[in-house]
Order: sequence, then C-alpha cells, then structure tokens
Amino acid sequence: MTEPSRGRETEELAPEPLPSEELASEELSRVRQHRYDKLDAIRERGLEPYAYAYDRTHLAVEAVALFDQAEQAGALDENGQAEGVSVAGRITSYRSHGKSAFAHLEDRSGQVQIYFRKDVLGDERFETLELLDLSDWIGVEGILFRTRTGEVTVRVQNWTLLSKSLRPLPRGKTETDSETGERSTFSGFTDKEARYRQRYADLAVNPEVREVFRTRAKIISELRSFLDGEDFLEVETPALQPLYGGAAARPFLTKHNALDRTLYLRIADELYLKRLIVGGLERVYEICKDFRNEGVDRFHNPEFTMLEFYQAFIDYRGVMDLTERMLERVVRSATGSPEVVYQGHELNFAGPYERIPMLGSLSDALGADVAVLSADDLRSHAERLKVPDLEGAGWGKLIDKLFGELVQPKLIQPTFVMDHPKELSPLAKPHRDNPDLTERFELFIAGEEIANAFSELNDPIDQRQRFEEQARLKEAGDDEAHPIDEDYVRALEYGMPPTGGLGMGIDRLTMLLTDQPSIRDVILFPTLRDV
RNA sequence: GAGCCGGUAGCUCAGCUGGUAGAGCAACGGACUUUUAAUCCGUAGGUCGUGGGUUCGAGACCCACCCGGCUCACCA
Repeated sequence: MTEPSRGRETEELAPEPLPSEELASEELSRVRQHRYDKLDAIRERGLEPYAYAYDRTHLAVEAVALFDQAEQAGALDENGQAEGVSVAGRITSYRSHGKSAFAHLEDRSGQVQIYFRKDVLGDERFETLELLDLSDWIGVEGILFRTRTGEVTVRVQNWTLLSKSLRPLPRGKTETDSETGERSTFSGFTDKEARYRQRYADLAVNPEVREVFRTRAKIISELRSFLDGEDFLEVETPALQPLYGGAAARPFLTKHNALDRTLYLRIADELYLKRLIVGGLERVYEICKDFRNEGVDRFHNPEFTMLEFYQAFIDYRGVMDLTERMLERVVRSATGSPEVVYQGHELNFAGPYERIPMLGSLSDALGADVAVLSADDLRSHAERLKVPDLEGAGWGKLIDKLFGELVQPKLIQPTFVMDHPKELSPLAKPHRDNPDLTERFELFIAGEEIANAFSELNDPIDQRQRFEEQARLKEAGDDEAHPIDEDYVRALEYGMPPTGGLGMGIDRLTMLLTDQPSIRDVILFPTLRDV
C-alpha cells in the first residue's frame, strides 16, 4: 500500500517541490509549503530554526506561581512587574494585534501567556514573529506582569526559536455562540485510529491523554515502591524463552539465527520467578511485557504489562491480604482516593474485599449445587443459557464458562473469587479440603479479571502429572495447553518452599484508575492493523 | 470470523424523498500596542474511500472491494 488513500496518511514530504502524491491534498500541501517558506526565510535572516538547547528558569506554572507570590508579598515594582523569567514551550495560541501580540506557551507543566510588543522588541525582532506558527517551540525571556483581564503574563524581552514546526497539529478550537452564549468545542483530533497511530500528536493536543500516562507511570512506581517496602527483590527474567509457559495462551514465535533455534516470546514470567524462589530469593517480583498471540479487543492487546510477585511461606490467603494492602495504597497514591469512578461505577479499593468461592457463587446464581452436578448436567445448563463454545469442555471448563456468564459481570466491587477447578489450574496447589479444586483466586473489578493468584504448586511429582495432563490436552488439539517444562520440574525437585504468587494486569488496572474504556487508551502505542 | 455504524475541505461536521458541494475553525492577504483558542475586511481551498452499475443526472440508490470504530465470538 503505497498510494495515499487519505491526505493525513502521506509522509516524508520534501521541502520542495512537493511530491506528486501530495497533490491529492492540495490544501495541506499549501499549508505546509507556507511553513517551508517561513523556514527558508528564518534561515535567510541568519536565525537557527532548530536550536541545540535553551536555558529555562521556570516551568509555565512555576512562573505564574512566582508572580502570585511576589504580588502577595507586595514585592512588585511600581509598574506591577515581578522579576524576569525564561520559559520555553510550544506555541498553542497566537493573537496578533498589529503592534503587539499575545500567545500561549505550553510546556509539561501547563500554559503561560506571553506578550510581545513592538516597542519592546524593536521593529525587526517584532516583524520576525510573522515567521512563527502554532506548534513551533520557542523560548522567551521577560518580565512577569498581570494583564488588565487578570492573567499572569510574560512581557517578552527576547525570544528564541527552538524548533520550527512544519506540519500543523490537529488542534481544535472552542467557539462561543454570540446569540446563545453557548460554548461548543471543535475538538481537533477525535479520530481514534489516527490518535493511536500518531500518539505524538494525540499527546501534543490532548492534555488529558498526557494525564492518563502520568497516572499510569505513578501506578507502576507505587507498585514498585510498595513491593520494595515489603522487602521484595525486583528481578528480570527472559522475554525470549526456549519454552513458553505460566499461562494458557498461544505464543509468538521467533527465531534465533546464530543458534538456529525457535524461541518464544514469553506469555508469562511465572515459571522463571518460581525458579528464583527455589533459588532462595524468597520474595521476587517483575513488571514486564508479556506477549500473547490472541485476538484484540478493548481488554486485550497482544503485548501487555503484567506484574507478577511471589512470596515464600504464604498461601493464597496471604496473597489476598497483601493484594488488598497493595491496591489500596496504589489507588490512593495514584488517584488521591481509594474510591474511583469507572464508567459510571463507583469502586472502592479500601480493603478487605469480599471473598467468595467460585462454586458457591455459581451455585447461587444457577439455583443448583454445581459441586454435585455432572459435566453433562452443567452442559445442559450452559446450553439452556446459550453459553457459546462448549465444544470439548470438561467439568472445570464448563464451571468456568457458566461463571463467566452468570457471576463475573456482577462483580463490580473488588472481589476475590476463590477455589477454581483443578483442570483449569495446572500450576496451583490442590485445595487442602477438596482435591477437585485448587487454592487459587482471581480478583474481579468492574466485571473484569484484574489479577490471578494461587498457592503455588510445589510438589514436583504432582506438577509433572499436571504437565502430562496438559500435554494430553495439547495432543487432543488444545493449542493453549501447557507444554511440559522438564527444567521447571527439576527446579521443583530441588525444593520450593510453600509460596503464594500473583499476576496482575497493569493495563487493566490503569484503565480502572483513569476511567478509560479501552486498553488502547492506556497503552501509548497499541497494536493496530497494518497501515 | 459475524453484526451494526462510519469514510465529504487541514480539523470537526452538514448536505431532506437523486438535480451537479456548504459551515465553523485552521490557512493566506490586510487593519488593530492588554487580548483570552480576540475582533473586523478580503482571498483561496474538495477526482465526496476505491471500482463498477442504475439514471438525462449519483455525495446521496444498487453491487463488489478497501479502511476504520463499536459490539459479539476467540482470548481458561
């Protein structure tokens, strides 16, 4: 696909002449030609359109705060001016008034207004302003003052072009209806696909998008801080694995040329982290990308970020306790409150969370005790409820299907669902009171699975049998079943202490805490179809 | 993979039951030395996703295709 179907898809524009494929979008070409012309004019005047550095003394909001403080302290001079500052940022608005001009400069902290005057700058310097455009980066030095309308502003004494923008940002505009006084927003960049593909423009134009990713970073740093405080060791394990495992998913394959062998991108780091528990590290965690070769929807991206942690000497109940403390702290730190609103649901992350048994909750929903129902009974219930894709499903899978249909959507507040069927959980310890179940839990919030955890299976003989069962499933066509990992079994044979572990989807957690409807909204560069 | 919705100016969108394309903003020229995503005057800008068909006539209707979004399925 080389022919540009739409103007915005075209790339690699040379200064002049414009490539012929650009003729399809003449207006854009003209707009950009003007910017190239200005670039030439800037160079002709001996100015550097792409500077190397700039000495900034204040962020935009710091400059405003500085003036406010000086004003309150009575430290302004007789002209109402405070001290000088230099600020730098992107030009987001420009209002020319002949012999003066107002503009806003935006940096990572926010915006500050700047004011140019011909009598301050001199004729030549002032006229050079004509060569600026919205979204150019400039630095300005000047004195802070407050305008008649009350806005703290930098009266520019000197300005420096830092980077000439050759492509206009898709910036919107707000308009006020003169009759009704109603304000309508002309949002400049609402095409979701374009926003994902050109995240740089999305971020440049939409401050709320920048905020989502600040919150995401805060969530991750708070998770680290919490676990570090619990004496966990942060580790790194292979992303390229000779054998994949730790989850039920199809992997991505790749090839190492020099070794001439197939490698898999990890679907989970679980088995490596537990090897480290065998090694005696006792408390380990890793925050990393996992890769699963599955479909894409608003909860799934082929590469996603997962936190896994493992702690020796605790079981899954201990993991629940730890998880409650961790989430409450992270949510509080990242959002300022343990309560957040997600898509209209008020969620409260202050523990303790409800703990419900998987079978019991399903029995309640179904009106029958599923523990004594056969697979055939379950199947007829599922068929009655028109649960899709029942082919080849055994007892455990049917339990899971029915649970997903009847119970899961109702789990809005953080809820631990406990004790899953054994056949679904090949890496979890058998339940101490019921050999058909495992000591496992999933954490559901707003109807979605956020975390998965268990008392880790540390009996190497049982583990081998579970792997062999998985191998039989794989043989029978289940392409998500685990392959046998002999090396992992060997590690368990050396002895793994009783251990509780958890995996949590960071992207989904971020969705909840930033009220974003799609995982693509919390991943800077989500996986998209081919252009 | 299925269903629904959509693809018209740089951006956001309008375009009635078919009559030959419009608005706001952006752009360009001009005026304006405290504005508020200023205001005023003027100018330019579109093979209406692609290909075919129906028609005297298609942005509108039909068919196929391409692209995207959402929902569902898949993802224990």
